[in-house]
Amino acid sequence: MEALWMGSCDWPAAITAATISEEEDDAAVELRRGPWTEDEDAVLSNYVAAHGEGRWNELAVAAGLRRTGKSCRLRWLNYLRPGVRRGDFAPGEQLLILDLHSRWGNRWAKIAAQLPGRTDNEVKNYWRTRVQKHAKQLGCDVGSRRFHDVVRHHWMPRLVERIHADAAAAAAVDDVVSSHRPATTTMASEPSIPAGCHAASSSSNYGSRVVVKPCASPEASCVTTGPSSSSESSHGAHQFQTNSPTMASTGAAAGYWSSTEQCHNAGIGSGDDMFDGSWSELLARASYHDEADSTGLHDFDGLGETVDNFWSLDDISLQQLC
DNA sequence: AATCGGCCCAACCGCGACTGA
DNA sequence: GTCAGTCGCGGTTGGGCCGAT
Repeated sequence: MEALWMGSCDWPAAITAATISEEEDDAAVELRRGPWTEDEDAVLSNYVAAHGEGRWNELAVAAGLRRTGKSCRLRWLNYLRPGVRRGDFAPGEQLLILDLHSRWGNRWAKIAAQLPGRTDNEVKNYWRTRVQKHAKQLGCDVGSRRFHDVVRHHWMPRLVERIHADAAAAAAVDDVVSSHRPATTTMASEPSIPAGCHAASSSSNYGSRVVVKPCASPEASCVTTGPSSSSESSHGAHQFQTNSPTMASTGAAAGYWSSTEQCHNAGIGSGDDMFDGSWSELLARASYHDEADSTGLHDFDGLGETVDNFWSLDDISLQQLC
């Protein structure tokens, strides 16, 4: 990021020459705090567009914003930056968050890096408001074994189920559409999908353009989808990007399954993972009927919550499975 | 209609890491 | 090696929104 900024640096001499500490900045002008106005957003956006990111303290002064550099950086990264996606997390994104948090803990920036367009702040807020809420409803801690079991045996399978259902519905719609489309057009519009990404291939039937690109973090190789080459699958991670928000998340999850399976087959990435079962196993559980009963996790008596109450999330339909 | 309480999210704060002088 | 400046991350909070009473 810094390198990018340095490349397009065009600061006024007076600003670049000066060393502006945060303390001096505070003393020089009364800094604004609280919500950003549209005017401030426009000033910041225009300035970053013209001069690039980085050197936030200097940027704040040079742009005439009465904000700290920190505030400018936060506003840009979490709100104004192109590509930032907002709104509810799709099932695929939720699935990724649940699993990545089990691997990495509260490494929000690292987790967010695997979710294109999402910020660490959004992921963090999702965890605190949604996930922790359910732990609270169960009367247990998010770090407890019980909650881990609930996530693993109930929540995640339901998310997988939901993703499958969405993909199937979309494929059905596409079948109708494609039946009215010349064959040559169909072939020309098919995106290139790695051989291992079977689920992503079905997702491509949405008609959205799905692009697979190398992921920067090798550590994420078991989280994002890998290429068909087994030699690359354990080192060169990939992630889906798409021009459709819905597809971005669904595609990410779809790739996730196949790659995790690949990683599992290679014996990688299951060491300290609480979801230490294979994803093929988890996928199998997604279509179970009696699995929950066998775990005993339906027995929430005494918690003041019925099963239906707990799984009343729109995207987790217990009725659908039991 | 008014009030209350919980939820959610944007923004702030504190701290550690990094970098350059 | 030290120190100041800056950045980035994770934790926390203030306030708006909305449903319940």
